[in-house]
Amino acid sequence: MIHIAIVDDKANNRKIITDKISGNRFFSISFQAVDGADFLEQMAGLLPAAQPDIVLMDLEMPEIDGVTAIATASALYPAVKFVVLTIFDDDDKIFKAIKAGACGYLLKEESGAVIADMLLSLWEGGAGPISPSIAYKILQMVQKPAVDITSDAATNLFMLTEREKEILQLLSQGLEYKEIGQQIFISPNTVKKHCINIYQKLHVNSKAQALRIAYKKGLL
Amino acid sequence: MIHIAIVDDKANNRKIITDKISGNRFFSISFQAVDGADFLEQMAGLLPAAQPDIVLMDLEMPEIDGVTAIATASALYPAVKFVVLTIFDDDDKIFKAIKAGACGYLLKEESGAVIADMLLSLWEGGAGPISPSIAYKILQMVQKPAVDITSDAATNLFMLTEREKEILQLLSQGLEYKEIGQQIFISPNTVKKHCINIYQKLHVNSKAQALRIAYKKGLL
DNA sequence: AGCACAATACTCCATATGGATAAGATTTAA
DNA sequence: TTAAATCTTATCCATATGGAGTATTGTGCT
Repeated sequence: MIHIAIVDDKANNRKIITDKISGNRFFSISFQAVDGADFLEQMAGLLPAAQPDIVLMDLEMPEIDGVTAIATASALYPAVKFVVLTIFDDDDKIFKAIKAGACGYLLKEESGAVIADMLLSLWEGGAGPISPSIAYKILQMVQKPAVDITSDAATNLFMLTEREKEILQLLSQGLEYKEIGQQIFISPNTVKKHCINIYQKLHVNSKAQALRIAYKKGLL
Repeated sequence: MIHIAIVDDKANNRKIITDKISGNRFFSISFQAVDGADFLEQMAGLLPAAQPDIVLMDLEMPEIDGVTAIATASALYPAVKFVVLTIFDDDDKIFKAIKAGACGYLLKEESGAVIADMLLSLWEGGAGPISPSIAYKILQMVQKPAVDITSDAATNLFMLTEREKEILQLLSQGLEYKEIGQQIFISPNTVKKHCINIYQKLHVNSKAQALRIAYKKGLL
């Protein structure tokens, strides 16, 4: 049994997706979320054994968009597969989602049978599920790698301020609050405040988790 | 003034090196160490401002060999340049040292003037100092990248046991002691004990520092 | 002038972490 | 069959960390 989570802000879309895949006896709906923030919170509350196998993620959502949610969650939950399931096939978003850690990119217009087949093959260790029209765009992107990956996926993805990135950099060197404070001439209290702000932006709650995301996503 | 640290287990070698470079007015000897463990301890006791600019490291040493020392220290002190200075030009050791973070590889047979020139150019932002006979070997290695980096530099470098590597893996996911204990069905006390053992083997004293080394050296 | 935001700094508090130390169980090597 | 590692569990203790507040300052934007 493959456990699926669905993240989409529109209730109608969630129902359509649910109907499409619940007809297949190999799938079961693990949980649903209305946006990236909701998804991350629900994941944080789950025991590892209760985590979904595959997450179907829309990109256009309030609060936290799908790309950011995938970037965060793919670092925190390496065993979980993330598949983008959206209406649009925007070049930029495809690229960002793949960089963020998505292993598939499906269009909602695909039939339930096609989606089910692709999810099954993904779970059986096959290739990531990609709609034909998406595959062609990815081919084009690889042929002319013009996009600046560092500024997109890394620098701007988490909206960290310069000071916060500086703190994160020092954190990664294994320094404590007081040591960081001495390095950049601020109070250790302030360092701590920056750290907590960083954690909130990254949707984590510890140094190790923040560093994991930073390393995985190339911030460091 | 460029501050140099010298790490060599034989007092005679240290004297020879000291004589070779102390004749140049641009260099000053920061400190000397008799093996990797001694070096790491002395570094840990230094304020950042007192750290050497360049470390000349022998490879054949008791306690902790040069490759391990470079691997650990290059992760902990990213600003410090490490140059291997040895008698032998063994392929395997060259590869391991470069992977570990050495930015240069000099043979002791080089004259003091040559060594001084190369260290100066390194400090001025130039290329890493490499003896001609070493350069040729590196060229050959790049042409046929056959060596297995994971087993050499990563798996065996730190002598971590299987259990300890497993713990480190879980640590990197941002889990706490109790969470790790639940995952692998041992007491959180035991997890903590493993962590402390890991720290001692890596010559660090915090989660963040251990993870930094693990990430940098490809253990994760 | 008013507003939002970043950076700074502080307090209180519960929990997590690292160090030191001890010790029994198991496995592996000599 | 000792001896050496490894894995396991535990306690005591000092310090570090993370969360939730509050508040001041400066900067840029409207």
